Amino acid sequence: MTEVAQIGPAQQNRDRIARRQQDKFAERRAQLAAAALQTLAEQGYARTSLRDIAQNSEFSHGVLHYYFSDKTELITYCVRQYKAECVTRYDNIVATATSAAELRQGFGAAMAATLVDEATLHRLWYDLRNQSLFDDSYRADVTEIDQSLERMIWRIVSKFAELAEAPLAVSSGPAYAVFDGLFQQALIRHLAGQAGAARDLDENVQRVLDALTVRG
Amino acid sequence: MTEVAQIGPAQQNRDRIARRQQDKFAERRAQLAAAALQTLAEQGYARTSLRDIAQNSEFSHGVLHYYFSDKTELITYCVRQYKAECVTRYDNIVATATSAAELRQGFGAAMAATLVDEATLHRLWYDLRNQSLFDDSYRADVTEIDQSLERMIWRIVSKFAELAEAPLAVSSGPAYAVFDGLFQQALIRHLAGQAGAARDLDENVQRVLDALTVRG
DNA sequence: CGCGTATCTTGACAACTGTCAAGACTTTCT
DNA sequence: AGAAAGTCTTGACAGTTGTCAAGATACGCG
Repeated sequence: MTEVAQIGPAQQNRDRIARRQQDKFAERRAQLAAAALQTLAEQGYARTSLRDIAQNSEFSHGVLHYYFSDKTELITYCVRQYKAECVTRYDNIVATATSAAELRQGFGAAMAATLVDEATLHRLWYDLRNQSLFDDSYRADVTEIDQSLERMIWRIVSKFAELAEAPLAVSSGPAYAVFDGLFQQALIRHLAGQAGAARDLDENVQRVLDALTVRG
Repeated sequence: MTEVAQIGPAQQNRDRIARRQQDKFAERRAQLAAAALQTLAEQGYARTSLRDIAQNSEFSHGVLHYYFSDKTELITYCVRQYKAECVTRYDNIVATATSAAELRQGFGAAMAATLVDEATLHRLWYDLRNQSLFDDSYRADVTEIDQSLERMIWRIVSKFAELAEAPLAVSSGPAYAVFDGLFQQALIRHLAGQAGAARDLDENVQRVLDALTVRG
């Protein structure tokens, strides 16, 4: 049985304050996680300490253990925050495209733009995804993000096949794997300073998307 | 001017011994590097210390600095040793295949076999390749290996197109990226305990190889 | 105001890291 | 056999790491 109807104004007030404090708590967690994400993206998982992260925020290193029980919990929270920023970007391409060619071009351009705009963040993503192959702590969250990325790619690819009225040669899993491979290789070259990496990625993504739809 | 003709038996003897010692030195380096590779493949770059590596060999931790000046030099040497083991495997498939279908099946089977037989070693490879995106020390060696892998894949793919008498939709770089992506995704699933990962990889590799050749 | 709670800093801890030097042991040469 | 060079172990060092506790500071309440 609930006691919602029984609480008085004092209790309500206390709850309101508790909620405000919870919000502030959550807000600071997000703030610290943002500093952590930035530091991790710059230095990589292996070389980032909690003191490094705190130095990239406006707080001292002790505060991290006030908001996160553990280094693992902090990084897990970061990984989740990354997902929130990352996945939602591509869906409007699917929503607005009216032809296969338009969708194909939009997809290529979006991949190339992501490569340039968020190179270090994706470098971190691949770092953490690899880390999860050694350390069980991150595996669940990483897998969840990877699956949501797979679904995102699949929405694009299947929509493209629908617009092109051509069946696909592969299913969701390998489709994601293929474009992820293209992006990762482009990221390596882009970070190595290769000038045309984004342009090449754009072109290659469009070519492979075409190739994955069965013609004839 | 050389003095080859001038050296006497004593000098020759000294040289022979020096060479024998060099060989022993190189042999022990390889032995220690093997222990390092095993340890790194098990624990990952971030969690592997020199003492861990020494404990996986029959020596104490101090000897590592007798054979390697640096942790960086040790790992660089490991990366090179990995390359020697890895790249040469696929070429006999290209050499022996007489039809496109045979080559396609051989390629898929070889990828699947590699996935099962050397899962942890390739997990390490991806770890180190990512590390090179943060740490310049490894970049040159990693890039060299990546390029030699790309050439290896290209020998297979271009030979397939030749046998199938069909032009390819992509060039060397994206071809490697695509199959590398397929392998990496399969590796994640295989290491997560997913039973059919190798079989799926075999099938997907063959499908994508077909899709990359222009039909009609 | 004064009290209690929430937040944050400081300093410390034990463990671990890469590195190195001193010396013991082994092998090789004379 | 004795000397010399090569090989390996041990123990130590300075620095870093995650973690935590004690206390300082800020804040909201009666």
